[in-house]
Amino acid sequence: MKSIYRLKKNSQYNYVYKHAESVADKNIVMLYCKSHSNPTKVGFSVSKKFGKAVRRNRIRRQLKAAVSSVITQVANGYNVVFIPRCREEFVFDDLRQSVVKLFTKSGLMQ
RNA sequence: AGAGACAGUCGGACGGUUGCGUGGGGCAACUCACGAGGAAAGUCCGAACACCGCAGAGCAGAGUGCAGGCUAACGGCCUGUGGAGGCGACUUCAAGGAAAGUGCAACAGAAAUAUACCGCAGCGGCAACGCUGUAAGGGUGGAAAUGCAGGGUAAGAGCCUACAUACGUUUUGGUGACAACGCGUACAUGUAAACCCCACUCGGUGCAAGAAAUGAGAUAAAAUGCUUGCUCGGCAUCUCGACAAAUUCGCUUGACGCUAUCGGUAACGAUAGUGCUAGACAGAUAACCGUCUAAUACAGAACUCGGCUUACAGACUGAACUCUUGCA
RNA sequence: GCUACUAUGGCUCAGUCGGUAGAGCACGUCCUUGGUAAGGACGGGGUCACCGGUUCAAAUCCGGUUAGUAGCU
Repeated sequence: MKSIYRLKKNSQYNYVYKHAESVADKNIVMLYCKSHSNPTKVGFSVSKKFGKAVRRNRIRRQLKAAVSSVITQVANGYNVVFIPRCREEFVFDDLRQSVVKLFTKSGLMQ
């Protein structure tokens, strides 16, 4: 995923947390809000409940790969934050399906 | 054959599709190279480096504590000494001072740093008991005058002797810790990871340190500031300033790794050759498959090194290592 | 990344310069009342987060581990 799609500043995250609407299923919570950024920007947040750094990194990477496969089909002008829900293990296909599901549910899919 | 002890190594490899970070090439499309660990972890020590209008003195405070060596330095490492453990190979120890002083030692016990309860013996007394001597025996306790044997005695006692133990000391050996032999003494317990004494070390803060460029602005006060406390001394008087946001440097060639030779018991050092091996800033090193295989452990860099501590599936190596059993 | 601190009964806390762990609330039984509350009496409940060390003796002193909290950013 290229760096233009990424959410970078702490303040941007805070803005999303304050003003966002949320969609969720059993795997992921997705927060999104409108912004002026032209390609839609995406951020990830994995909490310390998931375990130590290796495990959190793996979950973040899987999520990142799932999102980057569909990022080109998403409408412009949004900031999005993904938060995975507490699980033992994630299967990549499940993650990908729920990402697609959440995008269509929130109406961001073109 | 079984059971151990010591010192180390590795801790996945290859291929496909789609991607990410840094650097190089290219106008661009694109392409080439490299891309987590032995602990990257804990942040427990030590440095390097940077800043604090030079860090000066004293007190306070903190740390270390057998000897010699190694190291940039260390609370680290090596080799020894002494104690403890093991049949042994070997392991392990915050291992200075209790005769400088102070504190503490509950309960039990007659008595806890000082003592006579029972007992033993002598004297007095009809007796009950009293006075005196005594630490061999009793019970208490973690700790009660050195343990045991013989002599000695009214009963006893290092009071005397042999052996042992502890301390001091002459000589000899060793750089030294210390050891051996001889001589003398028996000086009333433990605790310093209680205060303390002695010797040595320590200014503070940490890359979110800081530097540069751009620079909206604020301030003109006699006191304020100078980065753990207090006192003295010294210095400065123009500076402050990135705030929910932003750039470049610091940033990776280093007390570096590997190989060989030499010196050293070793830690380590010297010389020669050779290699360049992450450098991000919401933070790359991945996602999905296939083959091999025993391949599944613990675990993810954020300024950098040297250690320590903690976690760890499995695989393997070395030195004529040790013990037990069997056979020759 | 850096720096401090905490862990004691079901809950909130004392005890922290060593000597066998307490208070309040809660819980149980009894008294009191026509009954309940309040009040009174008695009682139960703790490997002092975990693992080692120093000491005769550790909640306390020293080292390590695990959770959690706060601050800088």
